[in-house]
Amino acid sequence: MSLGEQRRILEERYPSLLEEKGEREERPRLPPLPGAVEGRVRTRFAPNPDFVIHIGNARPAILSDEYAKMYKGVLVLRFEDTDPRTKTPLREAYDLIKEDLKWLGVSWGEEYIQSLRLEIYYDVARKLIERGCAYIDTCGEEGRDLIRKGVGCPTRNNPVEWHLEELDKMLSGHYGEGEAVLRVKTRLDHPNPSVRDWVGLRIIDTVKHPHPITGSRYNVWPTYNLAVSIDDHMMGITHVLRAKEHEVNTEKQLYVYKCMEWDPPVFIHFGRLKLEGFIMSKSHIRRLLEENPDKFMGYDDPRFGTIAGLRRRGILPEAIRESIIMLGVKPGDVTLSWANLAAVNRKILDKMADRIMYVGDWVELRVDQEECMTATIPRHPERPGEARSIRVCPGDVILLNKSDARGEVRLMGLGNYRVDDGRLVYIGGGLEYARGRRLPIIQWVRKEEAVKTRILRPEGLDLVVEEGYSEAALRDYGVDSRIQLIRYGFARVDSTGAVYTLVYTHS
RNA sequence: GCCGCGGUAGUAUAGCCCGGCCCAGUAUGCGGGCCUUUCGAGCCCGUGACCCGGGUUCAAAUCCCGGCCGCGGCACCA
Repeated sequence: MSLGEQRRILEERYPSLLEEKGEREERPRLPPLPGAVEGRVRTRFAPNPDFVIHIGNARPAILSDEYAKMYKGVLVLRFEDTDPRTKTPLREAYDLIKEDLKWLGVSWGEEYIQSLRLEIYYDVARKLIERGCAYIDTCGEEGRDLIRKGVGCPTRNNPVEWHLEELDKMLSGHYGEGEAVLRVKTRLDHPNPSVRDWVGLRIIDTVKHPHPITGSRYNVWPTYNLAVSIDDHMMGITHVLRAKEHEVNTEKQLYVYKCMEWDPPVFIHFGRLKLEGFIMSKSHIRRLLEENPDKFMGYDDPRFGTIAGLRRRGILPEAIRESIIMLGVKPGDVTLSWANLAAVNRKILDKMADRIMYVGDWVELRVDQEECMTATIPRHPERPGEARSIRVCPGDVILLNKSDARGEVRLMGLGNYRVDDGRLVYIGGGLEYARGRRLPIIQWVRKEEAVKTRILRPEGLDLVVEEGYSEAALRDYGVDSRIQLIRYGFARVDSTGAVYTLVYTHS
């Protein structure tokens, strides 16, 4: 018997059972975390501060945060800024990322910056050498070829003391970029050449490539895999949630755990997240910004899938969180469709966004009626008490959408009119008349008090600009307010002034 | 090319580990109705899917084999 059938029978015979269950709406939940113990879970979010984060990066942040909260554990925030050369960290990014995380409702209990922990990595490197698990390769460029061939630099077999001395030489600046590296020993016949004796420490000339936090103080930098395995252990991380591009890294990092006799955390890898219709890649966004400085508004342009861009678009943090939790943690790639994100967002927005009348492709009509009338319109259907009044007198000019300006219509809150040769002729009859005749109930703007309004609507890589007029009540809303333009859609106030600029969120 | 991971309605996801309760659930989209001073929200009804081919089994979305397609990795990046 299908669920539907069971339900139908229940409804027929035992309706009270269903009522008691109470179909109350719940936030989506995550599946249980393998091996998690309440109060003991420690997760981490480890961004590279070379740019702001996008919704794809936000996924591990939100999942890690959600799981930490679910099990009353701790989320650790760790900036992974150990490459001043090719992924040079951005000074501002550290704070921008923290802002985005706070906005998303992600809360962390501890915070670390890897570039401030280099001595720790040097210490463990020394221990790895002492335990025979790492060595210094001074073969330079040739060392890589040897590894690829499955042989390795001859120094691999030198005594431990030699390597310890060489490490000190590296640290004291004896070697230049590329002349010496510390490698972590693995099988030399590993099918993936990048795993074979992977590099743990390398030299980066910070005079040429200064680091935004430590300047030119250090010239030996750990690779991702060395720093991460050490930190995850020292920070007591129990569960690592990261994208599947890290699967091979997990394999590499396990060599450190094994050598140091540390218990590895539980690793969970999930597929990549794409947001339909948005540009996500950091490098792509950077390039667009450099090549078209006039076309885009910055990293927070509403056409970008950055957290800042989505925020500017009018997407709420709850909507992002909920959508990401709904997507879950499966290994395949996922595409978050805009329709879905918008639907979740709309549900939340609808309860809070005040209603404003806006007219886009307008036409001017003169009112033809006996006396002044006042429209009182609630700002929100669920809060009828909060209303604004608009007084319309004979001879006033009213703006309507061109497509609405024909036949008989009801101007919302005001009255019924007939559009007749450039005029709006009052025909009376009240709301009952309008309903009975199924007149369109439309929004309108009194020209006298109209607020010039510019709407920016992202459409793929384009930003469609539409100009129109809003009712005076728009002036009550400041930057960042979310409103609903009646019969048009939701929007976020982007700037105020003589002209109001709104970013169109979705219908 | 080599390693690894996936393929459920238009879209996204549940179920797959431990085969039957799945003629496949949910959300969104789409169509219709009710309600409502919005073409919004809410409520109700409808629509529509297990990549293909074999095999195992009384029974397969679930297990096995092959194919096709997609994604990830193959750095002194993270």
